[in-house]
Amino acid sequence: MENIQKNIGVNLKNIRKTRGYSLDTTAEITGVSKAMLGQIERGESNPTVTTLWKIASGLQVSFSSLISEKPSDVLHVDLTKISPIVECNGDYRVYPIFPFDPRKKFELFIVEIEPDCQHTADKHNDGVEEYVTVMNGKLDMYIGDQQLQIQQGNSIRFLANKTHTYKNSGDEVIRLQLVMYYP
Amino acid sequence: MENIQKNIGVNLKNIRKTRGYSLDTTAEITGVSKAMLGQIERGESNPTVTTLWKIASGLQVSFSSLISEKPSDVLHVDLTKISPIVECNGDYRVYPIFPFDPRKKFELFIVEIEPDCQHTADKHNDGVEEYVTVMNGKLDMYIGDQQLQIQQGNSIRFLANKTHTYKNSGDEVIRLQLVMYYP
DNA sequence: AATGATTGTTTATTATAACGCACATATGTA
DNA sequence: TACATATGTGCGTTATAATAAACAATCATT
Repeated sequence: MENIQKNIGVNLKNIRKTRGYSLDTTAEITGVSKAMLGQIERGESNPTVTTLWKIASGLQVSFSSLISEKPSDVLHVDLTKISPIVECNGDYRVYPIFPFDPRKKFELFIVEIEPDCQHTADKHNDGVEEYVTVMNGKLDMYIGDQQLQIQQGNSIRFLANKTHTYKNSGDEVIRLQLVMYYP
Repeated sequence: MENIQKNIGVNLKNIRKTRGYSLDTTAEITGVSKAMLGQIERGESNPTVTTLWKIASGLQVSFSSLISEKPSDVLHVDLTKISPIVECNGDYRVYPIFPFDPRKKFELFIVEIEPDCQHTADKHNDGVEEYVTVMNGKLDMYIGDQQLQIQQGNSIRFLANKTHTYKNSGDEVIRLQLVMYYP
């Protein structure tokens, strides 16, 4: 979906026309000048969020009704297309698979840890949970004062309100799935 | 959801922080200056749609991830709160119950027709269908060259690509439900 | 401490979104 | 025909979004 301006324009015009509103009445309802409304419909303007908000609010439609983003039912994510967040000189790589979405309450990562690499994460807010599943390798973890080892194929869930360390003591790369949950 | 600017700010900062990006790198990825990004995060700016688009696109998140509109699972609509589209000197009133949404392919109205009132609608585009259910009164309709009468409780579906007329020949107000479908 | 690198903020300038008003073009009314 | 009302568009002005560059604050390493 390229060129939102054009998109918003046709959407707005559709909504307005199907209701039989004129630019004048629409301007009155929304509090946006009719000149601006006309320009937006023609794709000649680049509205700000507050303007869009006034329009959506006045017309009693949702924001995305104006944006019209296609809610692709199925989303295929290619790991090689994702640029990871790297630490540990590139030996600790975090791939955001399904990034943070405020509507959802979680996000999903794939993490790769090279041998002899160790990463310590600061404690997160109370209630934040991590769900870790080790897919390849053997993972050493230090959570608060606990120490434990997760074998390949096993999983762990823990409250992340304390500093926690991921460590690869083996000789092969560790790949793990990480689900982060925010309350 | 009041004050979108603030909302967008915290959303953007959340996404950026959870990925460990700095303003600089975010600016590089999105093509939006880091000064602007900072102001948006602090709610001090009122971004345009293209700016939001660049951010969403660069960060590979959906538009509504930034907007964060909570998709209220259940929506209660109060008819008395809806200002109708009136014609026929106020004797023909159309209440948009679930207004046009490009993602959906239909919209829903309640229509009230006072006695002795008649309304003729222009033909719509090919493929557009109307679903009419009469809830109160007795409705006379003229669709193309057809003429018919719909009793209380009955329904009708027709292709709206020809002019069609709604008429109240009785002595009580007609209330009907109208579903408009766009192909 | 001193240096350097990286972070986010502030400032000055440019580009343009938004407004109000005037204009033009219908569409109907006496 | 002339008049009236309502439609959408164009124009000049003002407010402000967006940028680039300078600045300040934080942290790391020597």
